[in-house]
Amino acid sequence: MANNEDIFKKIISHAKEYGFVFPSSEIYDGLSAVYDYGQYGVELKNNIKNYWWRAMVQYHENIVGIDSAIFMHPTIWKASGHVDAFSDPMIDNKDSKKRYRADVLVEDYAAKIEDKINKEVEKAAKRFGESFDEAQFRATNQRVVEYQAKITDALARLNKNLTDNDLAAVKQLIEDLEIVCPVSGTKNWTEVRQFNLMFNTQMGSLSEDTNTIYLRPETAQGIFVNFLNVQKTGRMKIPFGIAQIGKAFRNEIVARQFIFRMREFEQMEMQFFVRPGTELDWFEKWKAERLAWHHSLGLGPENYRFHPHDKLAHYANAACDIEFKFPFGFKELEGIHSRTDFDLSAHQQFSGKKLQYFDPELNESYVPYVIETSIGLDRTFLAILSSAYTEEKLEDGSERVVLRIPPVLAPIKAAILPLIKKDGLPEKAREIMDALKFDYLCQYDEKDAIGRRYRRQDAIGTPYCITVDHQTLEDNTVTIRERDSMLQERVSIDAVSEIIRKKIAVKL
RNA sequence: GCGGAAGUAGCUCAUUUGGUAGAGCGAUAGCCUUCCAAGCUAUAGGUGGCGGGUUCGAGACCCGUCUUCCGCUCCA
Repeated sequence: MANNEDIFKKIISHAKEYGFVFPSSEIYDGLSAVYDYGQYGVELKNNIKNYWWRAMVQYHENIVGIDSAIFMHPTIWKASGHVDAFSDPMIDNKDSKKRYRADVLVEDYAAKIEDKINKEVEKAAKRFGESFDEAQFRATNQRVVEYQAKITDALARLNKNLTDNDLAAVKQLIEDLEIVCPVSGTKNWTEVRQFNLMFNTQMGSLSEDTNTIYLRPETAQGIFVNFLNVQKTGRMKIPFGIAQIGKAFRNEIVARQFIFRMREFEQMEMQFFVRPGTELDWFEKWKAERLAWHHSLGLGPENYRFHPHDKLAHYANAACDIEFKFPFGFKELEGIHSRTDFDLSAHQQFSGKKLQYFDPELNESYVPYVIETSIGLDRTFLAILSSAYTEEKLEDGSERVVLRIPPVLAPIKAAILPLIKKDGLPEKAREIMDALKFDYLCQYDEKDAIGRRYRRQDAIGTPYCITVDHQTLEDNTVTIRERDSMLQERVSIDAVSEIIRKKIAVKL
């Protein structure tokens, strides 16, 4: 375990040293849980996006993409349930140092009293035998009525306080109910504080005239609110999908593990609209298809597994994660959810617009059901980076660090290297560079010994090194060195472009 | 937010009880070299996280503060 932690640290510092990922605002001491992508990081990231986009949009005739704005009408987040689900009143017990959701404490209190009522009912039922009338007992037994009143009163106050957003009153309620910390047993509570998991900002430059706007915590809603636009203008027929890649923002309470959990992150999502009743079939189909996509990257199938959700989110009737074996263990990489018609129905209700599809086969209209595939771009980046990072001991006893990034995703596809910096070799190498740079991203390097330059390219995951030597000047051939095997092959300059192009092609 | 650890050059680290900051690697320029790190020369790079205190003198001691890392709380 300590070893894995060690490797993870090395990966993080390698990512920084070689221009993949920098801590945000570093010269100002950093900004917690925010990272910037450097010159190679942005290439890798773009390549991942492109690989996903092609697999989803280009290879499926019935999936199209959009790019919706990050700012959206605030009511969207009420409809989606995020305004409620993302703002929790929290309270800490000063003695046990434990943190609780204030509303849950009150609800637990109510549940305890509910237990007492049930015990009273059970006792009475035993006492009265067959003639027991439970409803009458509940309505008339003095103790039960008192208990019930306490519950009703507590929950009513809680509800009112939360609606009014009156946190002081919530604390007062907890004190009035004499709720104690389950761990320390004391009533030594802090103030109730609101934890807003959504970021917000103001739209409208006049301060008295502003609206609170949320930074989206997921990209999906931008797809749902454009469902009709895309379906009608694209003449889409169910089943069909809408894909989107974009930033999302979550005010995580703690954010750790490098780019695995960031406050600002990027998702690659696809919402697939299906006929009600068929959603679980499509759920299974997309699970299989998405897993196949991951496997196609060649990081090793043993590094992936499904993790079915026991506890479903408020919008789902089935959910499953694809987990990847990161250096810190198996963690979620992609989520596949059967979101039912929750979102479209909610938006239909809140907007007053009919969000339905007329199905000519059934000759009826319905709100489509939705299967969502949502993959974390930054997590995919980390999965690739951490599985690519390799420290090797070579036969001659030397060591090298190599990033075995799948060639299709590698930031730099080829390096063009004159063997030595004289005898006209640099000029020849430049010619090749100038021709190849229109095909894919290349790098020219003439500084230092050839071996050192190979290692530099290994460290950033460049799959191919093209070396110009004296023989090149005689017969127009160069050597191509393959990163992982370090083997070289001599080929004609004219053939180089096509050889490498084939090796970096998308294959699914 | 709580507890623990740490902040010295781009990176890894040194600086023996307080005496005006150093190495290796890396970088840059050049030399040498016809194929896999560690050949030669030169150069650049640090207000020692920040602020205050003790002292003739603080990177070292004290206090505060910020940031990062590890653990806990949360994760729709």
